[in-house]
Amino acid sequence: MSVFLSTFENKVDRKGRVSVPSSFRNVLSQQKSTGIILYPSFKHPCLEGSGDERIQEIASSIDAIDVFSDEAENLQTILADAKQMSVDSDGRVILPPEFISHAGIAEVASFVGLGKSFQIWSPETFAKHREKNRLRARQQGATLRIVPSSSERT
Amino acid sequence: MSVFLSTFENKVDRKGRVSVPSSFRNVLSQQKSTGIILYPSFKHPCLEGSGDERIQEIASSIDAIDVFSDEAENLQTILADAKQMSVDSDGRVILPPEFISHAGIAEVASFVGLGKSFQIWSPETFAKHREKNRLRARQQGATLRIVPSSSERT
DNA sequence: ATACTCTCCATAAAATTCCATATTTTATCT
DNA sequence: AGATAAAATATGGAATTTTATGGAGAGTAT
Repeated sequence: MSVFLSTFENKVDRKGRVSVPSSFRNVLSQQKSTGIILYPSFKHPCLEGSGDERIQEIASSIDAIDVFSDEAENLQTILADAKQMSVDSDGRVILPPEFISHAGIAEVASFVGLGKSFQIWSPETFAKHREKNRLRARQQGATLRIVPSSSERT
Repeated sequence: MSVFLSTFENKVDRKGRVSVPSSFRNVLSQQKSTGIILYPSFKHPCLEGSGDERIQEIASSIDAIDVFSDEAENLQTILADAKQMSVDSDGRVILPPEFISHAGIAEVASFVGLGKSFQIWSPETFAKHREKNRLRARQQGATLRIVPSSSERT
């Protein structure tokens, strides 16, 4: 499996440790570097996470837009706030205190798979966010158009 | 046979296990990866299923649009709710509890072939849905194209 | 030393694999 | 064609493995 998928709730212990879902670890282990990178979302009260490869792409994308634009500077804050985390031998990461407070996480953290990346939320906050999104997705149904890959057609 | 066709009712045991109809397994076994993905339908109280290549397409589709747009979030909702399931050596999948309750499934699950994808329903719920669809099809006549039948069987 | 981080171990829960059997479908023989 | 054998499918339960999670100890830097 090669994409981050589904949602998992794991406990955060006193030391800020939390297990990365095993299916996420599998995705990460298929990449060149198995590290995981986290940064606070500027759009939502949650953390964005991905493997190294994704960060490379983001960096390149930022480079592609006007270097001195506000937009570029906004996006550059992603890189500035990002942290490389290590996954310990038991498959856990440590969430830094400032990340925990940004996401309003207490006892439990929700890992949400988004394909090439994932997010980490407080379960309660995510539940509201999810409801809002599902409602909108239903209303905007037409926007759920799948781009067929070259191998297959709809 | 290369498309999901017809409807099958199979029993769900205490652990949420249910046999995937063998003709569906045949379709899956022709794909590169034989896994299946399931996610709750936006529109109906049922589960959407397909081969796991489809999830790659969705992930790529997201990448093709602005990563922080509403549209991307709509699509990401699918990924966040989707689960990759493996078909065990006896040809069964496990329906996770939250999926079972979304579809209102109890003892029996109906696998409904839709060509490139399929759905899983509670038989009773599906019967009503089917009736409603038939009625509407009769009223709107021309809008319904029937999939050629009887060319293939299990 | 003290606080902090990282590694290692123990255990409970959950997921996965394996085995057994009943039922159905398909093939074979006369 | 009918009967019977063989194969495939569906389904229940048990055994094994993996994962999640709490805590103890070893090493570092302040």
